[in-house]
Amino acid sequence: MQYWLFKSEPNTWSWDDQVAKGEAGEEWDGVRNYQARNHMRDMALGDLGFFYHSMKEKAVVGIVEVCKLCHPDSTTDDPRWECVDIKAVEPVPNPVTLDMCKAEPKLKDMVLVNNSRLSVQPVRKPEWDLILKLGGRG
DNA sequence: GCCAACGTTGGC
DNA sequence: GCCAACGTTGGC
Repeated sequence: MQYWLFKSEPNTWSWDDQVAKGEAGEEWDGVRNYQARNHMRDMALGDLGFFYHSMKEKAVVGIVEVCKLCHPDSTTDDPRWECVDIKAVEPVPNPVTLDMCKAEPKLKDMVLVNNSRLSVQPVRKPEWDLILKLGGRG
């Protein structure tokens, strides 16, 4: 079991949009970055991830689960780009903001804190647990 | 809205 | 294969 973080600009695809898809889930399409794609290739069914809103909100707002393994991205004919499908699991009661992560010494090595541009990131277990706790799910 | 950081592209 | 130019992302 591995943990991940999916970043989205809420005007493009928000947590509410994700929740609206329900159990069926939705492709995490549109990724055009090799690092992010490689992370998706590493994902297994049942892996969990944080759903992060970038830009205005800058906070972890929900928890998602990988429900379909990496497959070609249906939004392009370019065979280089692939993506997984994810479904919403549950919201994070108290969204964990980027500021909170930066203020927490234990999270100083988080990818989110150090490489804000990577849209799909791995999250270490201790980081996962701590953010769950900060978010009111610990 | 600005701009720094980063990744990708394309010319050489 | 290098590197300058460009486009995009996302924090501020």
